[in-house]
Amino acid sequence: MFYTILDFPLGKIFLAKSEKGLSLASSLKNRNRFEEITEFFKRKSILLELQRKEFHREEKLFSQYFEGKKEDFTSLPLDFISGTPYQRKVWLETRKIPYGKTQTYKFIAEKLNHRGYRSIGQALSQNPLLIVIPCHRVLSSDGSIGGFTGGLDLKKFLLRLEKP
DNA sequence: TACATAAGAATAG
DNA sequence: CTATTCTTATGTA
Repeated sequence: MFYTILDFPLGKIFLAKSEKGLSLASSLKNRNRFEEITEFFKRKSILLELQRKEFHREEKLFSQYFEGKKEDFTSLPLDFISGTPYQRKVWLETRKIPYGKTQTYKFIAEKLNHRGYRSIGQALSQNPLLIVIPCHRVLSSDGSIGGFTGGLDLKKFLLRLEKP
């Protein structure tokens, strides 16, 4: 498993990928976040190796995205290393939301034939792929911003970035 | 409109 | 089983 760290307007972002695809994209909001991530891989007996040149494609995508360009991450290969089947379904469904559009937790819940609105939030809170899985495009049904584990300022920033 | 509460699905411990 | 979660619907003022 390779990893690298990218700079972006609100801080740094941790990327990890295997041979199959991208596994983790997480904001390094605080110092302990890096420790948490390395500890997570350690518990899974996955070795991490700093290897920047493996991330040419991702680096380009992210930098262009943060320049305000309409980037499509749906073609990027992924490799889930965590999450239950239900959570992965939620993530894949969230991933279908196009650039600049928003959906509601309710919509996704009904899409999966469930009434468990909160379980959608619970699943998204476990989202390992920031931006690639656009959890920031999911709002509350009344249009309010909802919550965001990675910090509400980050969610607002991403939404403003996509709204021309 | 603004809170308080209940209901609800799934997960971690 | 209990607590928790990036929710929603209903009741009350």
